[in-house]
Amino acid sequence: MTDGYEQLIRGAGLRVTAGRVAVLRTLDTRPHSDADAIHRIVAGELENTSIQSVHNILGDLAGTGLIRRIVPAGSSARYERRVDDNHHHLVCTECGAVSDVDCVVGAAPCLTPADTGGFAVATAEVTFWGLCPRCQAA
Amino acid sequence: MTDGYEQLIRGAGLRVTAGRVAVLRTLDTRPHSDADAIHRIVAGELENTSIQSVHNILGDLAGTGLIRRIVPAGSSARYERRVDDNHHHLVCTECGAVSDVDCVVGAAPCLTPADTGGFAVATAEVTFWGLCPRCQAA
DNA sequence: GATCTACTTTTGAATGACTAAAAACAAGAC
DNA sequence: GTCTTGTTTTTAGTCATTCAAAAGTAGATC
Repeated sequence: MTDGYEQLIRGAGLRVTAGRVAVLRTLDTRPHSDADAIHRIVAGELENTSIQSVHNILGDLAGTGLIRRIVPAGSSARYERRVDDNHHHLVCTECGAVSDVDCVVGAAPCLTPADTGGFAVATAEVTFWGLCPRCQAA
Repeated sequence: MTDGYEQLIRGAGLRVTAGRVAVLRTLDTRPHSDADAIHRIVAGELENTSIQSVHNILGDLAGTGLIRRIVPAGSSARYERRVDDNHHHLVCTECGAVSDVDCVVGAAPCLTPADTGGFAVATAEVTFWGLCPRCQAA
């Protein structure tokens, strides 16, 4: 069974390795995980996988656009498989939990600032800060 | 001459110190500076100021809302004095330069996601990524 | 199916931004 | 001027991430 991951990786011009497949699979079940969390999960099935390798793999996958890297202020880098669908993030100011939000006003209003100050704008990123349900209860 | 900084700091419930005034003044002339850049400038007028003190001061000022801390993915924390005016940022993917943009569509359309997923949203942050004029030329 | 080479992972070490803790110091209330 | 408590200094230490060299392996080629 190829899982589809093989073709995905190969399509990105990368070699298919057990580590890369495991990282992609992990991100499907646990989106917004950081390198350390991914490493713990991957290490469960692939004994000798080092945290450095995970960083390496995440860098490669992000470099080819297979995954997206998000870095909420105050926490370490998170990764996710949802790419190119213009969704944004809710981040808990208390515990750092991350949740997806689909783009607010239809297409992408936020994607075109009035005055770009000469910048050639490529992408826009929206982060909402607040308290997650669990932290509100506490 | 009080510069106005004194009242500002005191009003935030903090003691007025040379370091804090110097940091605020620096951020007025060089918005979006990181701790290291601020330290270099402040150290010019206050010999014995350590980088740790600058981090400390920045933490205190940000904690009381006198300055804002922004952390573009891939670079270290930047600080600015503009606060509470709902403006956003343009960040150069090449050199990391940061520039201000006023909120796009009137008030704050981006501030209210359609589905908050149970989060109690407090603020929204928009970051535009692209090439700054200088890097476009290169 | 065996071989070879460039790409990957491993291993081990280093970096850089930031935080922590204790001691020295100073703002500002009295 | 004195005293108290908030700040800064000094010195360490942490953490996520990056770097470099050696070992290993995917997969193209024979």
